[in-house]
Amino acid sequence: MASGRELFASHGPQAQMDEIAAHAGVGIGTVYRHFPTKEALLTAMVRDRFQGFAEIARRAEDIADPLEALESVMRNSGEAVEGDVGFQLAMMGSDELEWEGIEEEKAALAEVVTRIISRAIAAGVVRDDYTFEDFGMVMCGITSTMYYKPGNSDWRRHLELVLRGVRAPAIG
Amino acid sequence: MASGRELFASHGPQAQMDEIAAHAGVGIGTVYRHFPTKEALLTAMVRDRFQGFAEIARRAEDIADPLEALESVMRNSGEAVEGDVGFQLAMMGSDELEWEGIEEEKAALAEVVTRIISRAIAAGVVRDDYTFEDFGMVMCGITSTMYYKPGNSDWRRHLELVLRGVRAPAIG
DNA sequence: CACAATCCGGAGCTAAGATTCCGTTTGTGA
DNA sequence: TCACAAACGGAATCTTAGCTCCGGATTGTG
Repeated sequence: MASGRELFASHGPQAQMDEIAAHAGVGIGTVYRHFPTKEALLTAMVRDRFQGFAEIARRAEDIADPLEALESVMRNSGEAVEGDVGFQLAMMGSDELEWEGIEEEKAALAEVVTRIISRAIAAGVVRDDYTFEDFGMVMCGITSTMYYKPGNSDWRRHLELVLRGVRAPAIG
Repeated sequence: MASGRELFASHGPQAQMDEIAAHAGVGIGTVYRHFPTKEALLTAMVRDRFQGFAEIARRAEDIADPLEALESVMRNSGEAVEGDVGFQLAMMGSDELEWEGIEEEKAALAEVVTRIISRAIAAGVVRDDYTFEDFGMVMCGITSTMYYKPGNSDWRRHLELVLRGVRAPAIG
């Protein structure tokens, strides 16, 4: 139910099943007919967001400049994540939830991003030991800024700071 | 009750009152005689951690080299935070909890850290627009690495990445 | 040693929220 | 129009965890 997406976006996993049902304009029972359990629903939501990230990354591949491509992924992911708790949790991979059946989407994302990183390294514009794990870690950190201090946009500055640390020393 | 500290360290706020009581070797009632509510207990715990941070910062002030002093605060805070969910939450300032009566401790920390940052800026070793808010934001991000991917120490690399972004361009 | 006064322990109360279940409604074929 | 099946709604149930409260234990006093 795409309708529940919104609620997940605004309230995250503490959204209650009755709220979700009400928001979707259906009864609780109906929700449970689609998702056997709340966790299943959340997993579906997170899977959805991961596909969103992958889409963002894929679009960035069209950018010619290697550094700009990488920065674009990071910036646009940040934009997408802003104000969407669902995206935030997907990004941080909160262990509060037991994401299962997400591996596939995650792998797809990893593939695209790794390609973009490789290109940037080959062009000598980022430190040559930058990895997808670094990417995830750093994005997790930036996301946490939004998650724990909602409503301000300092995360852009955080990203800027981090990007300076990621670029190749020569660029400094 | 210093004894509850440990539990808070390992389980964070989801620690249950009965567990806490059992761990401290007392009854639930006794716990409630010291802290009227769970939140009060958590607040006390977080206040405690903040004092820990302040202590770390104060020690760093003795370091002569301005850059090393700042990096020391960040690194040592990271070390302290590692493996202590209580510290982690204090650092991230999770809005899951309503920290009140922490302002004082926070202000004390801010004062010391700001002093250290000013010194580093004056020495020209970090970007001249670096602020205490940046410090908090960045540490929050690094902490999230520990919190959401417990058990690995990639956070050190995260810190390294960020530090490179924080240092003055000339140092790059 | 008897008697308060105080402190302690933990069973049980209550609220919140996930999940189940069944009577009702809606849709389809004859 | 009627019989039957599939989908729905939401009240009732179950579970978890914070919190209250009273009987019993402990400590202090004359």
